[in-house]
Amino acid sequence: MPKKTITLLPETERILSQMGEQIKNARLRRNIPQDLVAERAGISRATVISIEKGSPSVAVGCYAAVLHALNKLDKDLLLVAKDDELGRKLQDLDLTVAKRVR
Amino acid sequence: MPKKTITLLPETERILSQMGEQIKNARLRRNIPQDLVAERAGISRATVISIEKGSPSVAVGCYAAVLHALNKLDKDLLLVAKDDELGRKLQDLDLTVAKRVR
DNA sequence: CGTTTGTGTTTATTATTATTGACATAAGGA
DNA sequence: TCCTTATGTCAATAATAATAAACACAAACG
Repeated sequence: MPKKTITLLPETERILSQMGEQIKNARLRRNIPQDLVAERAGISRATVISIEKGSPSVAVGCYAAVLHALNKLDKDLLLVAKDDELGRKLQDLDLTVAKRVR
Repeated sequence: MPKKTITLLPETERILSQMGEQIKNARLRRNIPQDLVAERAGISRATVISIEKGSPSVAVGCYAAVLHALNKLDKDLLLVAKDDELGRKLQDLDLTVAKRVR
C-alpha cells in the first residue's frame, strides 16, 4: 500500500525540480519534442511532462529512460553517491570494510 | 493505468544497479542500518532494499529521500543532465534559445 | 496575421507499487 | 562457538501511478 503520497523536505523538492528543469533544457537543446522523447523512452507524454517538473512520484526507471532517450544522458546517474567525500572521511575514522552495519 | 512494468535497455538497468550499489556503499560507510535510513527517509525498509538494488519501479522521490538521509547526498541529483556537453554543441550549431521545440 | 504544432491540464480507469509482518539467512562481536 | 541483529525474501493488501484522450493555450514561422 503506497503511502498517501511521498513527503519530501522543501529542499529536496527543489533539487528534484531543478533536475527536471535540467532534463527539459537538455531536450530543448536537442530540439526534440516531448512527443518524441516519450515514444523513444516508451512512456506517455504526460509522464515526460511530470519528469520535466521533477515530480517525486514518478518511477526512477522513467527518468532513466528519458535520460537515455536524450543521447545516453542516463550515464549521469552514475554520478549519484559516487564521489562521496564525507563518506570516505567517516570511513577513515573507523576503517572497516563491512558488508553490513554493526 | 501504469504500464505492465517499465522496460529498460540492459545498459540502463546496469546503470541503475550500479547507482543503487553506490547508495548502499554510502550507507555502509556511514554505518547506518537500513532500518534507520528507512525511518529517516520516511519510507519502509523494503523500499530501501529495492533502492539499493537499483529497482527502476521505485519513485524518484524515495531515492531522493534516502539520499538526503545519507547526509544530504540528494544534492548529487543536480549533477544529472547538468554538464551537457553534447547538448551545448548541438545548440551551437543552431543558436536558438527556444522555449520549445520547433 | 494566420496557421501550425508543441506544451500543459484535466479526468477516468486500471495496473502497479509501497507497505506491513513474518520468516530465513548470515555477518560479526563477545 | 554462540548469539545478536542486519539483511533479504515473500505474500497480501491498499493506495497510488501511468495511461489515454480531449482540450486550451501559446510559441514560432511563413
